Amino acid sequence: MIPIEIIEKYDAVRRFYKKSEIIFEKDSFATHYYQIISGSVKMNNFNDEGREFIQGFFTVHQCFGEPPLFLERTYPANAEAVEDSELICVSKPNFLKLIAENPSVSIIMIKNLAQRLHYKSVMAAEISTEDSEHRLLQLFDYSITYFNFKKEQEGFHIDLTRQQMGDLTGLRVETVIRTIKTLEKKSEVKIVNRKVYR
Amino acid sequence: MIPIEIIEKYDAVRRFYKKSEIIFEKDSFATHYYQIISGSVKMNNFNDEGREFIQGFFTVHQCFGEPPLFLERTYPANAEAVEDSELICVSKPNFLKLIAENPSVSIIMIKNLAQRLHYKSVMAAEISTEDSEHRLLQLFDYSITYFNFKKEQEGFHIDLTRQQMGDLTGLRVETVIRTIKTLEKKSEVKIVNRKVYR
DNA sequence: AACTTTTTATGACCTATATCATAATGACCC
DNA sequence: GGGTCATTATGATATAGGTCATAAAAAGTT
Repeated sequence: MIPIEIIEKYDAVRRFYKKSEIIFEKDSFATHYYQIISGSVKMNNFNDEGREFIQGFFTVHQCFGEPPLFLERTYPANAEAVEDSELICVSKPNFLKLIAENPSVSIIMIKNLAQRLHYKSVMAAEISTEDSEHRLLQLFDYSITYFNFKKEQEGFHIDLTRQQMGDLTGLRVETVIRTIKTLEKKSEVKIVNRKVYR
Repeated sequence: MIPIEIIEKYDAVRRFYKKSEIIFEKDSFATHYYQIISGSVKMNNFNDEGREFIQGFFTVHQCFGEPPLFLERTYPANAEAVEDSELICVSKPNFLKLIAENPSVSIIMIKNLAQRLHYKSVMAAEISTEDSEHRLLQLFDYSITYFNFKKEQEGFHIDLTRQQMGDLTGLRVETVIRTIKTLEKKSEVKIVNRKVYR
C-alpha cells in the first residue's frame, strides 16, 4: 500500500503477532496506522451470543483500520492475526503528518478506501436481500479478484473454510455446507477433495 | 463537501432532477462527480424479485458515487432523487484534475469515504448477525447522528417511513411495523401519531 | 370533494435458515 | 502412533421473519 521507504521515515515500528493474537479491539480508540509486512489479518465482530462476522481479510502490503484515524472515532470491529504476522505501525500524529507531506499517498488512501467501500456496498446488498446460493456465489466471485485466489486445473480455488464463508456472508456453517453441495449439483462450483473451485 | 467555489472552477454543470428521477444506474460506468445543492438522493439496489436495498441517503452538501471514479469501475448501485433536487456535476477528468490541484480536497474525500465505510461496517455486522430489534435500534442510533435528525419533545424524530427502515436493514415492512411495536412496549422507542421517536 | 397513491396496520400461514445432536475425516503436535 | 483439535458432514426439529391477503388512515392530486 504505502511504500515502506516512506513509512520508515516516520518513526515506524515493526511488530510481530502470533496466530490468533489480537491487534486491536472494537470500541478502542484508534492510535496507529497498520500495514502488513507478512502474514494476514482479519477484522471481525462478535454479537451477544458470540457469533462472529468477518468484515474482511487483509494480506501482505495491505493496510487496515485507518477509517477511525481520520474520524477521531473508535474501531467498529476487532483486528486479529490469522497466522503469524509482521506488521509495520506508525503513530496517529506521524501518520497524519505522512499523509500531509506526501500527496501521492492521499491518492493511494482514497483508492484503498474506495475499493473497500465498493466491496461493502456489493456485499451489503447481497446479504440483505439475496438467498444463500446467491450470497455465496457473490462472495466467491468477488473474493477471486479481491483476495487474488489462484487459478488451478479445476478453476479458481476458493481458499476459505466453510466457517469463514459463513462468517463473511452471515450464514451458518451447516447452511454453507448444504448450499455449496446444491451449487455443485447445479455445476456452479466444483468440489474436489473438499476444496471448492469456481 | 467540496466548496462550491472550487467546483465551479472545473467546468461544473448544474442539473435539476425531478423526484424519483434516476441519476445513474448500477453497472454503468462512472463519468461524473455529483454533489447535492438542494434536495436529497438515495442509492439503492434491486434484486431479481424487485426487492429494494437502500445503500444510503445523501442530502445537501453531500456527494455520492465517487468510489468508482477512482477505481475505473461501474457503479455498484443506482442513484435516484428522493425529492426534486439540484446537483452540481463535474466530469471525471476535471474531477481528477480538481483533486490533484487541491490537496485540501483529498483530505475531505478521505474523511468522507472513511465516514461511509464506518457506517457500512457497523450495519454489515448488524444485518448479518443480529435480530430485527437490534438491527432497527442500531439503524436509529446511527441515523440520528448520520442524518442529523432533530431532537423534539419526545426524543429524536426518526424521519424515515417503515418501508425505508426495512430497505435499509434488509427487513420487510410488516416485520418493521411489528418490531417497532414491540420496541415501543419495551420503552426503547416512542410512537406518537405514527411517528417514531428515540 | 372525489380520487388515487402511499403508508401503516393486522391476521393466517409458510419456508429458508438456524439450531441441536452426533460423527467421520483430516491436520497438527508431542 | 496416539491424542487433540479443526473441519466437514448429515439428519431431525424449531422458529424468526417472509409471504399473502385485506383494510383503514393519511397524504397528495385534480
